[in-house]
Amino acid sequence: MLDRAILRKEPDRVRAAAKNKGEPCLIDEWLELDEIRRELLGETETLRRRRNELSKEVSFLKKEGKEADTQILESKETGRRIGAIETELNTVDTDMSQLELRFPNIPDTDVPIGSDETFNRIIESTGEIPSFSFVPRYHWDILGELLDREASGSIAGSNFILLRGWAARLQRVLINWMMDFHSSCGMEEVWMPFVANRESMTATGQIPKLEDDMYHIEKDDLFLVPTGEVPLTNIYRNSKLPEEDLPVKIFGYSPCFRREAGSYGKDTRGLNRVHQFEKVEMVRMVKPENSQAALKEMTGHVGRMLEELNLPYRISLLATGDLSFAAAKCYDFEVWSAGQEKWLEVSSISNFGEFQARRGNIKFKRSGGGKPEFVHTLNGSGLALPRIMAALIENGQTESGKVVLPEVLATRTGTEILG
RNA sequence: GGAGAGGUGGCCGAGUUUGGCUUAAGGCGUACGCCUGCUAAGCGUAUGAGAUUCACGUCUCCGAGGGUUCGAAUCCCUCCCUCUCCGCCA
Repeated sequence: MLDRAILRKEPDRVRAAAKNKGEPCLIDEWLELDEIRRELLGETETLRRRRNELSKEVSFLKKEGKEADTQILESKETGRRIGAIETELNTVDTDMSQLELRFPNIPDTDVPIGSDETFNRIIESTGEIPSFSFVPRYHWDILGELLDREASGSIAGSNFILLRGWAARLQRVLINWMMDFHSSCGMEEVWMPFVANRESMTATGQIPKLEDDMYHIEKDDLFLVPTGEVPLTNIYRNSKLPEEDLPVKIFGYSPCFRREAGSYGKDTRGLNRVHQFEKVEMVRMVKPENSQAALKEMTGHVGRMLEELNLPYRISLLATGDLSFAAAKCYDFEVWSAGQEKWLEVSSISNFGEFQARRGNIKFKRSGGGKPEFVHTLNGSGLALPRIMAALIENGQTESGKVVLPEVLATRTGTEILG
C-alpha cells in the first residue's frame, strides 16, 4: 500500500509506476473519492462534536434534576444525521481502500524501465560453465524413475513431484544444508504454518492480485502459502518493534504451493515448474535508511551459497515490467543448468520499502522518541529447491548417468557420487 | 468438538454489578530536569495510536463487527483470539 499523501500529492508518480509495471491505475477515481471523503468527514466531525456537547449538557441537567428534553431532542436528530452521513462515508472509504490495494509499489529510481524481462540488466556473472566430453542429458532423463510422475499424478495431479531414493535424499540434505548455512550467519530459525489467512495474504500483497494463483481452503478461508515470505513477514503484522529489535533477520523452510494457471506447456518438464516446491526463505525488517544495504548483504549471502554449491550463476536487476507488484527493487539469481543449457531462476531478493509494512501495519519506534515509523521489509529465497536440484544433477552428471556432488553436500551425504 | 475464564495504552492493571464529572484511574517502563563524588533511590515534568487541518483544534479507537440508547469500555447479538479442564487424534 502506498502512502495516501503520495497518492494525493504525487499522482503522476503513481501513474508512472503502474504504467511501468504494466498494472492498471485508478488514481483519478481515487482522487475523486478522496475529495468526497474529506468533505463528509468534516461534516460528521462537526455533528459529533455537537452531540458530545449535548451529551454533557444532558448529563449535567439530569444531575441538577432539571429537564433536558430540548437537548435530547436535538441530540436524537444529530445522531440520525450522523448515521446517514456515516453510511455514505463508509461506502466511500471502502471503495478507496479497495482501490489502494491495487496500486503497485513504486520502483526505485535505479530500476531499469521496461515492459518485460528482456529489459532486465545482468549485473554480474560468476563461475565456470561446465563442459562435457559427451552430450549432457536433461535432469529428468538422469532421474528416470526416481522422478515418479505416475505416482505423483495419481496422488495429486500433473506437475506435482514425487522423488524417490537418492533424489529424495538429496532434497533433504539440501534443505538441511541451507538451514544450517543461514543459521551460522546469525539469522533466527523459524518453523511456520504452511497455511495463512486472508489478512496475511493481503499484507504481503498476494491478495487481491494473485488470489486465483493460490490454493484455497474454502471451509476455513485459508490459503496454502505460495512462499514462506507470507508467514515470516506476518509474524510482525500489527506490531510495533523497539528500535533495538531491528534488524529482524529470520529464515525458515516451507513448501510453496502455486496453481500457476495457464503455465502448462514448454518449460514445465521435470523440476522446472511445479505446483509444490520446497524453499528456504529469508525475511528482514530494517530501518528505512538501512534497506538498501540489507538488500546488498542478502545478495552477497545468496551468492556465497551458490559458490559453495559450485553452480555458475548470474544476477539480474529486474526491469519494472518484471518486478512483482509489491517490490521496489529486485535481484534475480539464475544458475546455469548444463543439460537444458539454460539459466534457471533460483532466487529472488527484493526490497519492498514500506509497502508491505504499511499493509501489515508493521512499525518501529526509535529509542530517541518520535512517532512510530514503518519498517522496510525485504525477503529472498535461499534457495528454491527444484531448480537447484536440476542444476546440480545436470552439471554434476557423468557419462554413466551418475551425479557428482559438490564438497559441501558430499560431506553431508556421506558420498561423493549419487546413482 | 464440549465446558469454563479472559481480551482495556509499550507493559501491568482499575473501571463493567448500577450506562452520564473516565477527558480510561493507578503503577511499571521510557525521556528530560533537579538532587548527587559516581550509581541507585528520591523529587518534578512529560509520555498511546489513527484521521483531518497551514495551524489552533476537532473527531475516532477499550479484541472485531453489528444492535439498543439522547448518550456505551459498561447492556444485547454475531464472530475471532488466548488460557484452563475434558474429548478426539499423529
